[in-house]
Amino acid sequence: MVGIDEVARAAGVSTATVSRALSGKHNVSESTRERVQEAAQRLGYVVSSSASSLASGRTRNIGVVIPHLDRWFFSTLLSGIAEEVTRAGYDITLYNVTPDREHRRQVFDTFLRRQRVDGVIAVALELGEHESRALLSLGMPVIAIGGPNELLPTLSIDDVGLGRLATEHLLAMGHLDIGHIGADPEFDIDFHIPSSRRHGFESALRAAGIDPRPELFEPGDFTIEGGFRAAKQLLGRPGASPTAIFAASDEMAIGAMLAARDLGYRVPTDLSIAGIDGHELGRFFDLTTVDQFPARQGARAAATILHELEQPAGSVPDREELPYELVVRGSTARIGT
Amino acid sequence: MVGIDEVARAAGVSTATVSRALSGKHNVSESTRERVQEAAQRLGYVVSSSASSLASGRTRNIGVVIPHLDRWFFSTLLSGIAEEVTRAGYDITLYNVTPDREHRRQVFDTFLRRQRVDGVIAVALELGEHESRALLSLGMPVIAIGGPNELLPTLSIDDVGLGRLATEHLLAMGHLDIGHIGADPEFDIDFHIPSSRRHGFESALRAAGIDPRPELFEPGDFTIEGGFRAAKQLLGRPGASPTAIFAASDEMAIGAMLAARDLGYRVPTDLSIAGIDGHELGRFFDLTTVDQFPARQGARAAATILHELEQPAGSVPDREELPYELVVRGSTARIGT
DNA sequence: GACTCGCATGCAAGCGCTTACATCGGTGCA
DNA sequence: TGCACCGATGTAAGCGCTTGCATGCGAGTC
Repeated sequence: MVGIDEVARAAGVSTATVSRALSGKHNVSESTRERVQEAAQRLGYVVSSSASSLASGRTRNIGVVIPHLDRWFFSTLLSGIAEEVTRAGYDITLYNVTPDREHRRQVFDTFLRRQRVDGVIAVALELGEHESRALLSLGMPVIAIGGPNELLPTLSIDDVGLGRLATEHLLAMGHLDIGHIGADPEFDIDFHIPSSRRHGFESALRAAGIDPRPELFEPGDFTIEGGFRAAKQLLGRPGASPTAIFAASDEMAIGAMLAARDLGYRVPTDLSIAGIDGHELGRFFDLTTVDQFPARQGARAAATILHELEQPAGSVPDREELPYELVVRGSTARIGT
Repeated sequence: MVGIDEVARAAGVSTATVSRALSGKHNVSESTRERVQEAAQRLGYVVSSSASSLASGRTRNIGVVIPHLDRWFFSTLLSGIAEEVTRAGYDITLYNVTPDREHRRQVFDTFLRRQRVDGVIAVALELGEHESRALLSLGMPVIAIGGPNELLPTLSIDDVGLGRLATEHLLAMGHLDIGHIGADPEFDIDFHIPSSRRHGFESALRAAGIDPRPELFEPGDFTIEGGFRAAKQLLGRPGASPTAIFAASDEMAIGAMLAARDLGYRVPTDLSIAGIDGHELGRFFDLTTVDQFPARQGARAAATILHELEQPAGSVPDREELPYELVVRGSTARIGT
């Protein structure tokens, strides 16, 4: 493995100059820089990240703490982070926290403290106070996606607003009997996301002068299968007979569409269905949804961290709200159409 | 940030002993080890990875080169890698290669050479000779998932066998007119996976004395939507009339199921459908498939690399075949049932 | 022409660990 | 009792860079 002094010798300068030339410092003459770059290129020299990190204290590496890699929302978000981070020439190291308490503690108390990263993005994790403080005490830029978190800078989305918007859309289409598929109580996704969405749903109903009916609620587990089961339950329940269903995620909404079809409902003629997420399958199923742009959430978090790293002056804004958008497709229609 | 000498002082030993005690070397007395661990714990000491790496030459970090993060197969595989790697106390750094040639070159020629990782797993990438050699020249354990690759140790699956197995299942159910949804020519997944599966399909047919009929083939893009479109095409084509369809991926198979339903076919009564992958949605759609266990593929690759790192004696086996398994569910049935 | 200033460059001291080698007791054995 | 040996520990030399400070040199100033 060729080292910096070999390059220095080849270029006829000192290692200090090589270092400066290669890392784009401004106090190197153009001709020297070219000579050094040429030599480095020719010798196939690449700076050793550990040596560089040790000496400079910077790793050019971002840590991403994430609870799932194989679920659409998370992998899409991660993809957004990766693109942004890579563009800036940083690497990503992944901290996949599992439900295992002990392992999770290790991640926060040990792994993240090994000084392997310059900043941390915590994705959709309910962080305990100990964990939040652990992140804070890292002494580096940190951002959480999907708060709220009192202690950390947070990029969060207004889940109440999300639920309200979807519901208002259905109300605007004339629906009065709207079913809701929300969270299984035991469902462990954090942040009360499901209950916030449900609040949005109920507040929209109330604002329209409608009292939420308990028999029009059914919990699901945020998968297609869960939505399918919940919809069957909801639609089969005597006295429920909704004309529309709002599911707290697109996957559940798709499950609901399939269930409705199964039961002989035509969507949207007999039953309108709306979801939340902007799932890639939504287009195919022609699903009305509230898109929350997960890839952009990731990109935005990454950009914020990177900006903070390059310009330590401007600190991470404490609380930022993420945009969302109603996407009306063919799964919802005016009642009686 | 507390350093090793602080711990040494607190425990009343030298830094060398702290280092040995904390990294589990065997030549430290039990009592000393305990004292050191206690001191480290109390002071919140965590070894700096850059200093440790620089001194020891080991990073406890595995690089994963992967073309997509947001597709089911890849994220599932990554998840398998992550679990295994994390268990061993290693970190993962992600190299998300994009179609951009220049960026891709950078990954192989620069990023991977920064000595940030101890080993590399290259996932489902068609590696050019230059790239393979670049990996080889890293001087560390490397493994490719999804070969074949002449130059690198490879974990690969017999795609021909996969296609053959699915087809033989349909043949065993009495089907003679079997449609196939394979690759869009422009589809860029590497390795000729689709054409291998098609070969398997055709060779199974021939072995059964059936000549493949070109009108029973239709390309798709490996998404649900693509499978949907392809199936509509296939089923609507005059003179085709298959009694079964074998799709080269589960997502396409699911699309085909939905298309079939749309067209009034009952699955499996009128039309049997089989896929490949073991996609999580397969269970819900009751899809017969050939499971290729992507999470296990990842875990296996990770285990191989880790083993190689811990026991440099046994080198990575050059070529390993991955297991697969027919999973018969309700989307296929005997013809005429 | 002497002096200041600024820029390009070199020198060398670390960054915070790991580990080869030296040291030091203690044990077992003759 | 003396010697060889072994395990536990300390000493100190790096690992391969970055960067503060010193140096030298040419240009600008009066």
